[in-house]
Amino acid sequence: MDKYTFFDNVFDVVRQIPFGKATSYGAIAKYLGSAKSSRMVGYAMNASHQLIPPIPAHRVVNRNGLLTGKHHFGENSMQELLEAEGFVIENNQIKDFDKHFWDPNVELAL
DNA sequence: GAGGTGACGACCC
DNA sequence: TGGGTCGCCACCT
Repeated sequence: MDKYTFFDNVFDVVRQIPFGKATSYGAIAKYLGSAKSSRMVGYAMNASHQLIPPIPAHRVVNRNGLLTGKHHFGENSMQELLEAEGFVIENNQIKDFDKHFWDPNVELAL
């Protein structure tokens, strides 16, 4: 059996993010039981590009709703993907992020 | 095998 | 209030 690491759990959570919603690295990390492992969540996203199926990493942004990882997607891809889902991006940041915020700690009712 | 790095976040001063 | 540092754990060299 493949041993599921923190890394793998991140992918699992991200795949459950519903359309039109977004969450933060820290929220996922906290859901997984390691709030301080937010760095790992972001790093996991780095590997998401080679995963099948491609996980909606664009729905994962930092605590401020800032598109910190847009450079890893491509300058425009991340923002356009989010806008296509109804998000309003302003200055590389999700406007009213808290309204679109999807908290795995609540939605997945750990 | 060991050390450095990294899409962040929280704490400390 | 703002800047600096630590922590976390998997991946790369």
